[in-house]
Amino acid sequence: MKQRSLEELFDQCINRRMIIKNKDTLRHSYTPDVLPHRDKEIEKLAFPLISTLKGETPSNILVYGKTGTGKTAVVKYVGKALVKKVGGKFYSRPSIKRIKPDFEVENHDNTPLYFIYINCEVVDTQYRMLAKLCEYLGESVPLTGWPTDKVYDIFFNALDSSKKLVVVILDEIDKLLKKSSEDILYNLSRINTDLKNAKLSIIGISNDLNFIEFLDPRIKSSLGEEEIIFPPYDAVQLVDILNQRAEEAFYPDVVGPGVIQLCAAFAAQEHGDARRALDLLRISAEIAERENSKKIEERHVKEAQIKTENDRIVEVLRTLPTQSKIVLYSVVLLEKYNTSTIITGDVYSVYKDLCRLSGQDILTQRRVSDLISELDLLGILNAKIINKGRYGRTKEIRLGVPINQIKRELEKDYKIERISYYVPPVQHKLG
DNA sequence: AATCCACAGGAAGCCCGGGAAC
DNA sequence: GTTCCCGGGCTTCCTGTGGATT
Repeated sequence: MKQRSLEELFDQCINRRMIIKNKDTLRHSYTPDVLPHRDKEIEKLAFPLISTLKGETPSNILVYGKTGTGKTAVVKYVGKALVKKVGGKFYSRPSIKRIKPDFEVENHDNTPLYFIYINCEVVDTQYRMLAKLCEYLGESVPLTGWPTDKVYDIFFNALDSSKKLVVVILDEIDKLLKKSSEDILYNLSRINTDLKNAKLSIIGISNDLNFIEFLDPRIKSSLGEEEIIFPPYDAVQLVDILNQRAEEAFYPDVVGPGVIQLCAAFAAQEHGDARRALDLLRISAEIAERENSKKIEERHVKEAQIKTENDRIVEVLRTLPTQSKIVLYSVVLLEKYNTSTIITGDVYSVYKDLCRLSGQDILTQRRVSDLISELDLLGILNAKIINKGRYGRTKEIRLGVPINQIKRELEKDYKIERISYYVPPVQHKLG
């Protein structure tokens, strides 16, 4: 019995018409050989770097743009291209054991070029940053313990030991500012004045357009010598990008009509996020493959769109703090048992009851009001400020997601499940 | 015109946990 | 280890709001 069904399964797998040839090319970590609609940005980025190689003092570059506009891809692309051209090393994947470059090219008689890619979300303090840079330059520094200035000295000496140009790419540089002081940026940005042989250039990548406003003016001027802004892709440009990736990722003739356009349209609605578009295409393909379809069709894309949106909601609901869950559950119960519109005061009184029943602390109305605003921001609630004249000013609250989905997810939490019998008292409608 | 409801939402400060610095 | 500092969650106190009501 078992044997046979397994055999059938194998047969199915082998005979199944495959759609995806190479899934990696649909992942956002993948850097393609061609970056459509980014010629201008590539040029702007490459120009200052090339002039540095000719001996001019390097200028630092700041790159802005929303998620999925190709910032990281373009920077890496230019870096790799330059290293290939003039020789040097390109580091982007720090392995724990031993750091080795993604690739290196023997340099000719030029100044050797080092690209070091660091994601500031992971490397988020001055010490870690310096330690990481030391590692890349071949010096070993313990993860903790040494004074920061000693690590800085080691880094400085390793850097200045020979003639070279080091380009440090700081991705998500805005995270650095939030988590630690901006000292590291200050030190790095003025290091060139002390260097005898080597030169250092910083490329900062930021999602936050206001990032620079919060900087110390001295850092601001040196870091933002060149600024490149990446505009979001429009739907037409997204189509080009998807077409190019689809060609590498899929077998021929498996993409149905309108599929690419639909993926692009969905993603364009969300500020032209190419990453989102690629995710949609990949998930559509997976859905199509799973149901043994020969082609990816528009309905697969629609299904993928719903699926990703649902996954997001489920994840958000699951990870909500208990207090927010109780607030949200209060709204759910009011929606279920109450016919009139729901306002903050109603929610708060139900919330207090639920807290008492479940033994949770009761927060102030002020705080609950903030929690409601947060839920609004997440799109789970819709809260609109309304004026009811004599009867005050408040928020009119509605659910932003089907009630049953919220109820089901919340009740998976036993703290909510055990108070789910509660029925809010009937409201006396005024007017 | 003045009043007043039922909150919104800003400001300041407390408490606490965790990580950096010493 | 201890101390220091920071940020997040939270409270307290407060001022502001716009139209129905007086």
